[in-house]
Amino acid sequence: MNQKSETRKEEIITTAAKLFKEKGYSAVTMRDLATAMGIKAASLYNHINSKQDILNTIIISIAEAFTAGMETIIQSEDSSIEKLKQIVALHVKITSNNTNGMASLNNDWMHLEEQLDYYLQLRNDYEDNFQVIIQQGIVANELKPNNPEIIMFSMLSTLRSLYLWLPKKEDFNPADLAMNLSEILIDGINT
Amino acid sequence: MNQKSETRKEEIITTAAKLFKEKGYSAVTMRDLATAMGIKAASLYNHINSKQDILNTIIISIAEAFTAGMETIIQSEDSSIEKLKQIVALHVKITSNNTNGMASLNNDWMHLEEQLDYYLQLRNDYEDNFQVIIQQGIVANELKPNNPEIIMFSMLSTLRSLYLWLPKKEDFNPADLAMNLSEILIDGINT
DNA sequence: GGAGCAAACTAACAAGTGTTAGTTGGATTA
DNA sequence: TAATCCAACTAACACTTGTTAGTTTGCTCC
Repeated sequence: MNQKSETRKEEIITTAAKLFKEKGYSAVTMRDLATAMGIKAASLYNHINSKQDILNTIIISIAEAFTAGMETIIQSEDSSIEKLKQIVALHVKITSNNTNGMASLNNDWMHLEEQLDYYLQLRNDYEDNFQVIIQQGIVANELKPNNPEIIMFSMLSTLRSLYLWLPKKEDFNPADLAMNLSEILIDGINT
Repeated sequence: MNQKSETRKEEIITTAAKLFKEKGYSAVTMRDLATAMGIKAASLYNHINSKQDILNTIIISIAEAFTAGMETIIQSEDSSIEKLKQIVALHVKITSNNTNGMASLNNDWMHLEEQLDYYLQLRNDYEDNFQVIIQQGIVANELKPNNPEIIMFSMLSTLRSLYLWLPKKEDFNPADLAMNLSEILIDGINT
């Protein structure tokens, strides 16, 4: 539990996230992870409790970051469009901080066990809040009266896929990308 | 190779696709698949060659459908915006025909082995064609001069996520959904 | 120099993996 | 009726899985 051990544990989790992104949680073995760390599989257990625990840690910490970010956005007095831009920025920020972890959150959440219900609750709350913002935007005549679910689906799909693109586009800084994306998602692409 | 055997083989592949969607390729065992079919694992091998082969069949057939669809779109004389709408419709159509297979294509393509290179080639060609259409739209002043890669990323992310949403939205018919989506993706959401 | 400890190791485990071989029963065909 | 065949079965295989137990190594601090 001291400083050194925490650091080593974090190294393992970071490495695991990278492998999970490449092949998915189920296809990565503890021996794969150990090899990537330069040690033997059994040695991993000096630092972590189980494979399952690694996944929990990766996913739940990110999910809670999204929840906290959404909380802040919802409580602001900004317009709906402004809030949507803040959501875009939130996704860009969290994703650029932890690209590999985002892959696990997107693709391996169903392999959570004890924490699955908690995760689903966070996700549902997030999507509910997202949709309320869109509905308020429609009521306030900031947004076209399109189906709110389809709007959210479209935006969220793009934002959730960011983890695939950010690593390839290191020439974009997060702020620029967030602005660009907001423009495309909100204003559309046609002239 | 007769009619009955083909049908049974297709049943297995369909069932496999469903399981692969729920837990991912690596987490589904041949015993899981057999149980879902109501038979024993060994019996599966009367119909299929290997687990790997099932994945190949699922993914490659869809990837080729996309390639064929894109070929048709590219050869048309329509405007760029019209072509983009056709791409949206193509995704909606293929996805609604095989929601489960789309999950494998999106999430388990990296577990292809002999066919991995072929798949990647199809995907790259598809994305190249997609981007050319966008660039032509910008040159022709149909589209705002946004970064073509970001535009494609945004559209493609949404379209690739359709497999997650279509099953929940059976009240939308494909044609309506394609129209709605085109509007949001092309015209944006603000007033 | 010896106690304490973090972090690696070897060896082993029970359970689960994809797959093969050979067999059986019931329908179809000659 | 006899021969063929499909599609299921049981049994077994070699290997891989996550994990535990117990041991060793080298560092830090009194």
